[in-house]
Amino acid sequence: MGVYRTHYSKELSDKYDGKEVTVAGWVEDIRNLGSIAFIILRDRQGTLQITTFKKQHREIFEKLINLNRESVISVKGVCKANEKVRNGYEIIPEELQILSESDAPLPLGVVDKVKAEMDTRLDNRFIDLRKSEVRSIFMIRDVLINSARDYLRKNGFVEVHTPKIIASASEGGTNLFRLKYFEKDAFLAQSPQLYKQMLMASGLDRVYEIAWYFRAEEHNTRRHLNESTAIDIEMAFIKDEEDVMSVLEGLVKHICEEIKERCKDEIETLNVEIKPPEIPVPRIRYDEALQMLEKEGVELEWGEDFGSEEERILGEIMRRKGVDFYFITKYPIQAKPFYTMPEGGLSKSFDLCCKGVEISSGSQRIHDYNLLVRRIEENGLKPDDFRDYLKAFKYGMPPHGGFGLGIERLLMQLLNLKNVRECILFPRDRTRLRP
RNA sequence: GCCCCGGUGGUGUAGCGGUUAUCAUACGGGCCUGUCGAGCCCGUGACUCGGGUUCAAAUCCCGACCGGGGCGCCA
Repeated sequence: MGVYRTHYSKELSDKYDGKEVTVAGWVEDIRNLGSIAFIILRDRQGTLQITTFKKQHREIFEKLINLNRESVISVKGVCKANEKVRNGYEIIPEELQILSESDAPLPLGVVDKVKAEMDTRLDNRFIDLRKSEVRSIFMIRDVLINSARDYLRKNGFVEVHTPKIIASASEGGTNLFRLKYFEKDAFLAQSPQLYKQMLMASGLDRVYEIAWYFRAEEHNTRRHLNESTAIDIEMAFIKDEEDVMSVLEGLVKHICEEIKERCKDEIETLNVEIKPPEIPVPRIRYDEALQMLEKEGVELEWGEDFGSEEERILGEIMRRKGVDFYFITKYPIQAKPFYTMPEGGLSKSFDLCCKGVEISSGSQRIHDYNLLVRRIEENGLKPDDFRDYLKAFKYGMPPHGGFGLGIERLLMQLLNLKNVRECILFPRDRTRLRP
């Protein structure tokens, strides 16, 4: 037998009727009726049926019906069109190679009639991923990331990679994972914020980074991970945060369009609708958002950031207007990090929300050295801790801004998934460190 | 950091002081030439751990371990 596979399941068509093909994959199910048996074989694209008769090929028949489910095999045989088969074709096997025998029972059923819990699924993620609805999420994730790259490159952004092992607690706010760096203490980066800003003093003008970030927060919710990925951008010579927002909305629109176009099967498998946002996506000023919430009976003191409940209600209000994506802009300066450009008591900032969940936040940044030092102090932080960062503001720093977009959050909201852990292959959360 | 909730066969569950510990699915065996959630018959298989209360604990109490979710914070 020369090759293990000449065709994937979905490639079978009438032109192969009566022809010899070789297929390979996992044995999803064996239905043995005594003298005839049906083997459902699964590959990356779907499933196909192998039909074998005891009288015709006794040896192959016996081998096939005695396999454990999820064994890996390669079968050479004749493809036959047959309308009794679900996808229209069956393979009559003439040669069988058992490439890997599976143990039984499975720790997690691939097509069992009982649903497994997330914990069991994650403990056996490699099996979980054999399910088409699970695999679809990661096929879409691939398109999401690559379409983001397309879009950003076409718009003059340069891909960069900044350190994930850093010397000091960068932004304040979240807790960082501490680690030993030879004789020094170090931390895992919570975001590329300070580095991508420093790069604005380099003349690269537009940079983006797709990378991992680490947050040592002890939360245990369906929206949080301790290790997650993000698309970050930073751009110089902007007139205000609107320039950044238009990149973000264009990016999200492009991502949605690409997914819609290139992931039709996966979208169908997941039974979701991908609606690319209309540009410009609505801008809701923080003050307006407060009023909208007040009408719904939610009282919030001016200056407070929205909690998850408020975000959810705003999402509900927008959904009634048929809007999935919307910006919340002009937050009070105290609700935003120190590098955010102030504007009166407000800030040149924005959050992008999707269906009631914040998926991205950004702003115009402060590029004036003295103002930046003052804002660091006002936030109770020590300018000396930021000396490497601050230095970049002393020798020619153009006006700039950017955003961070959480990949898992975006994917979760696009696909209406209930748990962010669905969107990452091997999640790290409050309690999970393996596999 | 705070607050709720839960741990029963491989998987998912019922039971909530005295049961032969329920059911499904999976697994093993048998029958079956058109299955596609195949069907039918038979079988194997479980109370997280430690202490306590009680004549009696899966069941009540305490602790540990493991897990789920919410808040805060954020992506």
